[in-house]
Amino acid sequence: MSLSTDRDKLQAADKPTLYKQIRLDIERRILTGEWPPGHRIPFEHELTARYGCSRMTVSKALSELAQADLIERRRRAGTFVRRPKFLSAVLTIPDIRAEITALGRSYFYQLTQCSRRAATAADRARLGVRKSGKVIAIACRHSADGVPFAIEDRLINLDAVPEAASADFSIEPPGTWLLHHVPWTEAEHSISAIVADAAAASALDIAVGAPCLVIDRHTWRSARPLTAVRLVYPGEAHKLVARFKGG
Amino acid sequence: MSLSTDRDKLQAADKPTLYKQIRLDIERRILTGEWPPGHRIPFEHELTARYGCSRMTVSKALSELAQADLIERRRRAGTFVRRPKFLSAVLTIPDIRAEITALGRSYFYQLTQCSRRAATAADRARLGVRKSGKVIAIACRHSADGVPFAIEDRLINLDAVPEAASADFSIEPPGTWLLHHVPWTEAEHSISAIVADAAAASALDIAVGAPCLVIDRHTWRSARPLTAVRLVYPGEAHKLVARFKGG
DNA sequence: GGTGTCGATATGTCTATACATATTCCCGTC
DNA sequence: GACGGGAATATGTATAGACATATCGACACC
Repeated sequence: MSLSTDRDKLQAADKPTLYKQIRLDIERRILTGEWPPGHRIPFEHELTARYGCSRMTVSKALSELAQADLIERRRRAGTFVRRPKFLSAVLTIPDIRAEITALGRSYFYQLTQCSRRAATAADRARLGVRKSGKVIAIACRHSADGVPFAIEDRLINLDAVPEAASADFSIEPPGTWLLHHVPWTEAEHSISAIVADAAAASALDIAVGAPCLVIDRHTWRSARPLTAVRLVYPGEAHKLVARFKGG
Repeated sequence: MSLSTDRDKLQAADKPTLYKQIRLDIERRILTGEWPPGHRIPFEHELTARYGCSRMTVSKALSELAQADLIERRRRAGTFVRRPKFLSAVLTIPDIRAEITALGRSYFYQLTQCSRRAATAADRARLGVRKSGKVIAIACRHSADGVPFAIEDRLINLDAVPEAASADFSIEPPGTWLLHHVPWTEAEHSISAIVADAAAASALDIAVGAPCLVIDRHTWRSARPLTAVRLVYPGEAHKLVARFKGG
């Protein structure tokens, strides 16, 4: 009996490696709806027969699909196409200095306020720490080509980032310094809209009542709060872009 | 000679599988700065000796780290720690109906306008299509517990999504229908802040001049435009949350 | 009927080996 | 010294086989 498998067809199609072709083949069937959500994908031993390869090879393809959340693998039960995933996107928020200079615009940084103090009750609540400790409170402004770009209001948890005590934030923006010196493991962004009050309007050189985009970011390392920052951007001038690419 | 490896140490520490422990161990060294960006990670054959396992096992750990963009692997040269990645987060924007009902609030949907037409020049520009074709234009409003939650203004490219012609958008919100029926591969979100004009204020039951958060989303399948939507939320009432967790 | 145990089964991990492929390095030639 | 070609080497892919682990289902027992 001739053992004709789909492997020949796939190999003929293109050049890349076998496991990648298997991955793409299954991906295609899912994206076109041929295998709808909930559908049970053939067992690994069936796929080895279909593609004429070893179990490790199809397993590698399935592992990557599972990592991408396209399928779900359950022992003893089999492998299933997942319900459509949430609409999600990778929101990239680069360091502001890098963002501005990358656009070829001149960057200007102004430290408005910088103080080191024992954490107040409000500081602890904002950072999410229980014990009392020391913090650095910073307010500053970023400008691009002389035009205010964003204002920043930040707290740094000195107990978690003691080396921040010796950083000079009058020269280097705290976000830039932190990004280059402090590794982090978790971050949370909360995005909202406000209208400028008198202080924000003055700092951003816009009208009182103009719309502003606000990003509140908290950063942790291994569940330990590192810093909390609020960035206020002129609303219509700035856009956050988030992209998602499947595959 | 006794062949003592780090494997015993790792195995003692916890329970999970060996390759995962190797992955976590390397990840830790990178995150703590012990292995800074640009540092060459020991060769696979050195890691097999260090952890006392086969090359396939360390390779699996390295593959996952490479997929997560923490390291870069180059043939003949070795494996290197990557430059610090951008501050990025996964922004999850679920279906609005699901988002509201998940909070235990009652969902109410109102179709304001729905028309099928040949694409105008403005439609084509907004969708990013060149050829003329048919589109569906929809305006609607989402409410939670009777309070306006967001207004939506959407175009659907009927050439790419012909089955949308037979959907009844007076019952099911278009976002929900699309999410359940149309697979997508790329999406782009642009987030900004505006103040409510008279129309938005009336639709959202807020004051003219109140801040609003705006999300413009474009969705493609294999580079083919599917839909373009603008969502306007009352700005201070709603927050978008984006999280990142390393590992 | 409810419960618990046990076997069957599909995925998960790991090994040892082999060959492919990309890239660097070095050496010999012009 | 510049250039070209081949050896050395580190990663990339694939195989067959083995054992681990989770879980569904069936059967036995209370």
